[in-house]
Amino acid sequence: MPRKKSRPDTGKTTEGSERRPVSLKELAAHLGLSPSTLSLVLNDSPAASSIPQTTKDRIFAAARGLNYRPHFLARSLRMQRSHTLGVLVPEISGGYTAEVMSGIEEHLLKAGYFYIIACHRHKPELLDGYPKLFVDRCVEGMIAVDTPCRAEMPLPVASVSGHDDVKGVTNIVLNHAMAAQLALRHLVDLGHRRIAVIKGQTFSSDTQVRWDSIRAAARALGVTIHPSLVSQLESDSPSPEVGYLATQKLLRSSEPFTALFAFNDVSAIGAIHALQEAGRRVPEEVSVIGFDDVDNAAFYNPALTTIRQPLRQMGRLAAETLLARIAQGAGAAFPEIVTVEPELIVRQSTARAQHLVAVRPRARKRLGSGL
Amino acid sequence: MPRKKSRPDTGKTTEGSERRPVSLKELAAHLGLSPSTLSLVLNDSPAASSIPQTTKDRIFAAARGLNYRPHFLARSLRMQRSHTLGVLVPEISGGYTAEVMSGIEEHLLKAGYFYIIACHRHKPELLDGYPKLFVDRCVEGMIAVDTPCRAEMPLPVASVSGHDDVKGVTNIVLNHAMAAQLALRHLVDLGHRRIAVIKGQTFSSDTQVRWDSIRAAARALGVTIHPSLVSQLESDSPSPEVGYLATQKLLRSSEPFTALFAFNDVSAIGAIHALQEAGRRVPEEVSVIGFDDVDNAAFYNPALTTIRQPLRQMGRLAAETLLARIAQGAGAAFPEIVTVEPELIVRQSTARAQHLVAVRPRARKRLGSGL
DNA sequence: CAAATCTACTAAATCGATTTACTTGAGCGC
DNA sequence: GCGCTCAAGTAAATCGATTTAGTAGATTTG
Repeated sequence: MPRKKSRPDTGKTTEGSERRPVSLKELAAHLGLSPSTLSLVLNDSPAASSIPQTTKDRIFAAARGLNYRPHFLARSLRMQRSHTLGVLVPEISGGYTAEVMSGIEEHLLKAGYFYIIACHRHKPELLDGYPKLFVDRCVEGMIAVDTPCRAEMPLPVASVSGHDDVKGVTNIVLNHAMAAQLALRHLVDLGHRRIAVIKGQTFSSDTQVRWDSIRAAARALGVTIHPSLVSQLESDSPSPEVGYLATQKLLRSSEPFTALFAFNDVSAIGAIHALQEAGRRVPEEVSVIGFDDVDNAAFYNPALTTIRQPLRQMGRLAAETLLARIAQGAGAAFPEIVTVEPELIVRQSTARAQHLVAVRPRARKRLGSGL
Repeated sequence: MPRKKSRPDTGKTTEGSERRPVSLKELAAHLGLSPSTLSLVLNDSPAASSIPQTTKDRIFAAARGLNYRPHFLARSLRMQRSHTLGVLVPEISGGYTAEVMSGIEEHLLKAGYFYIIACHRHKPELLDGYPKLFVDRCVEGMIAVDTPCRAEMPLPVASVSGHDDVKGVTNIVLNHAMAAQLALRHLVDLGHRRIAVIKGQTFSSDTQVRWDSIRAAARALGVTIHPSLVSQLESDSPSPEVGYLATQKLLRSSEPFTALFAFNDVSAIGAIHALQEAGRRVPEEVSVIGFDDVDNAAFYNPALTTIRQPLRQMGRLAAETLLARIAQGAGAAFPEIVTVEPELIVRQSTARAQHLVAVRPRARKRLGSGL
């Protein structure tokens, strides 16, 4: 492509933004000054203190007039700062991730940062490879969303819903103990004692903590969770079908239950499907409680009772702490854990237990026998 | 921060990947060759043809051994290629966008490209500003998703569901005529004649085309759409509530209807809510058909009949055509429109019309009188 | 044997900024 | 009038690559 060295310097074309950008050198030539001077002035460097205001004004005016835009790559190379983060997620679609990303972007772009994104889809080679690609791309930090961080990274990392204890990683986590308590207490208050649980997929980073918290909360409330009332999400799919299948498994067991605590809203929706298909009305016969409070949980039919995770806020916090860490430099101390609080959202998928009498165990006395 | 010029050259640390990356110059020094030679060899340049294979092997071995990674910013600056695209979307959350992005990323990362993302949230200043920021960031092209492109850009643009006729933009669009036909014919085949329509928000780029297509299809089928059976999504929110409100408006009109064609699945869900709340059963009394076929449309209650847009494919096509255009250079011809086909997905939210007799107009004779 | 051709490289310019270390001339004190 | 400081800038190095134009020595060719 032929580049014209000089083009008619009309100062005003019909389209103001049409012409290709002016370089600092060209701008300097235009002004009869050196690039150094312009750089000092335009960046308001202390070394520009001796430049008289009139010259500064000339420079600013010319920069504005010729629409000078500093070349991002050149500047980044020189400053060794890309103003870019890498965000690693399992999958973009499916509510959860998108919500977190939304919080991330809200904060980042305000601060003049962009981010590049990669989905690992739980494939080990991508889980390893993308962080390296990010480093190769000169990102200044990485945010991992619902993604295991095993290897230590040469740059600051924030992990949303990460529970690995790796050096250099700030974990943004929900208060899971509280979440489990809120959910179970809600069910117990409604009279439920035979509570089924759907655990998350093994690859989901919250699965283990959540399950531990549920067991702890159950113990504290004097409820036993029968082993055959525990199911688990198996396949990797953003569809409610996974929860549907897990619930069918529960239904095949002979063990009766009046309430179901699903790993997330999507699987709760699948669960309700399975229950209704099996002729069990929700919430009249079985209460179902979800997790996350995704966008349309409120509009599902029945509207989902759920534990809200402040996903957007978690994304924002990840972005905030990461930028703060970057601004402070590698040496400084930083929080290893940032905790956010869950909220119980009561809607229509949970109701008072019906067959309380038949089921009620001598609750407070048989602690932890089931598990 | 103090920079050490030389660090202990141990050659092997405990962790192979711990040390900071080696530059080409360092690698060259290590080998007793010049950076030029290494560059030619490593990039397999034709100019390296005279370098004997033994030397090449030495170079490759050293690069591998010292874990040489070319500096992204330096290379990009020199080559004037950032291998980065910009993606502009209204909002990240809410199914539609995430699905498209998923298709984009699938293709892009395979091709060695990354993308940065920005959400304009329909704010005019961001709609103007972000494309400029993208250019400042040296992206090689831009993908706009469900976003108006009014201004001509100095780089290739692909627009998913864009309908603006702007120079340099490839529009990836659904065959809307077909989509409207599929939906209306389905309803008409079920015996529906009094069909309500919920139009999209004015800012949504599909709103106008879709509405035009619906009117055309209705005319072709000999159905009139009564003006008071047309409602419109108003506020900017990813929640089904918007459709809920639009439907309430329809219900307040005295005009009866037995079917409702919603602008998208999310609003269809809100619509069903409003209908049920008003005591009208879906699909027994009112059939509802959505649009998009988002992830959990199948699992809604009742499962949504809808028109599927191949969103992921549209994202992939946008990425593909854009990369092809970039590879060809600015001069080459490129497709201005790429069309994809919709698909009717029949589920449980539509059913045969009940009160056919009272309603049937002398269909084929009163063409277009209503609108 | 001189010229031409190869082989195996390298020097230096370039991409577009930033930044440190000068320079040059003027004013000022003594 | 000598040295000093200050004002107003500039030259040159640098970031880490890529790429064009050479170069020095060996080998072939006429």
